[in-house]
Amino acid sequence: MQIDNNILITYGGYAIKYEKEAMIFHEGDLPNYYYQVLEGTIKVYTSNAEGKTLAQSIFKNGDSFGEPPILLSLPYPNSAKAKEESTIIRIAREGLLDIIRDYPEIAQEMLFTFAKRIYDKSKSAQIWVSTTPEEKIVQFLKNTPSYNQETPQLVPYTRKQIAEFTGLRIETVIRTLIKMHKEKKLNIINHKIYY
Amino acid sequence: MQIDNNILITYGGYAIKYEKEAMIFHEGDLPNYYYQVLEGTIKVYTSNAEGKTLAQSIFKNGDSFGEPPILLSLPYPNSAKAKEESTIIRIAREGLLDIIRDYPEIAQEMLFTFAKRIYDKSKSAQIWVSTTPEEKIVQFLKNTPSYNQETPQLVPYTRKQIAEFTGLRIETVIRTLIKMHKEKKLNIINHKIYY
DNA sequence: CGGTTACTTGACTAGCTTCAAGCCTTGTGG
DNA sequence: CCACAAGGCTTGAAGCTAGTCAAGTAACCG
Repeated sequence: MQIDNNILITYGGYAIKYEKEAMIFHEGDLPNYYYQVLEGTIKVYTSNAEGKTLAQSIFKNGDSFGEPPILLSLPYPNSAKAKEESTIIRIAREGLLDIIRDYPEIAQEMLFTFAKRIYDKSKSAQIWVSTTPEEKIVQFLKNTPSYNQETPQLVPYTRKQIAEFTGLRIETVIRTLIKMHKEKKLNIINHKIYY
Repeated sequence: MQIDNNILITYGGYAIKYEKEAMIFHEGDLPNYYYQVLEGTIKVYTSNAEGKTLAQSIFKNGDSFGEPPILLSLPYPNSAKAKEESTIIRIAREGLLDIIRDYPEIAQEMLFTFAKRIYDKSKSAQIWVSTTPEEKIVQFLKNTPSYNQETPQLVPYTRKQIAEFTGLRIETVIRTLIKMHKEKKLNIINHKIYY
């Protein structure tokens, strides 16, 4: 989902810079803005009382995030933070609704973006039916865009990130990856993972 | 999401009856139709190789389901089956796209339905960060519509269903509910659960 | 070069899953 | 109205294994 920056600015949008690790919104907050990444990396995640976190999505240049709560005017079900120094354009709810009203093609694009997001979340449910760590990791990797059997690819995630997406502990991820490497299900060269 | 039945029929939709336990589509199938429940109960779920299943959603009268794959023309990420004898209106992809084109208010309603569905899926991520069975069950119950602290409510799910939604084994659900009952966190009267 | 973050390894343990067996409840048909 | 079947619920015992804790090592960044 990407709304043209000029349209956003015309309807009252403006850019904001976030430092690395800065919070954009917290679980439970009431939403005020539509957000679109101009530059940087945003992580949306859920955390529980003990501080354990589960990564839900990563958003980069051009991606919008947090649209469902702003459209529905419901408290955020998750939190968002900048993973690196990032610039984000934000616009108030009214401005977003005006844009949707004035530009049917943007509303349509948003519909398809939402469809894709539901689709991806449904697919990642495979992670939660999986009983073994190996299966969870495989399911997670299958859902990454660069995954295909043709040529070996560098896995673009750290072990910690894999742990955050699959709900496993980092030690379990490490041990499982080593086991899979021994069983020749993937390759580890110089700490880097290839599939 | 609900499209007026007359509109569906005008654009080529028609009703189909499914017996109890009949499959509507399977994970991996290419989608051909938009489905809307006229009567009955449809379960959408994911299953893994060992036959363990994870319930993703229940759809009833008026609800549509399986829209993201049909819009995106991507293989179903999950399966759907009738939990009881059900009647469903279905319509081919072209008809659905025509309706979206001809009725902007339906496209708009679909946008908000999708937003709600993403929202609910994001919330249910709380189940997957939870480390203990009790926490998972509590998070699941919190996401049920009838949940509120005001008056005690009958939990409208069987233990087996709670297990299917939380990814726990039924024995674990039973033991956890009994423990919670002893700790007065909920009530069990005659096998029925109240919160 | 120093600090931070990621990665690794080993030992131990809690507690969920599994297996097995039986009880309870509900709906159906004769 | 009763008997039976099917599915849901319950319990106990045992085993596995992912999580936890601790103590490092290795890579990366400014």
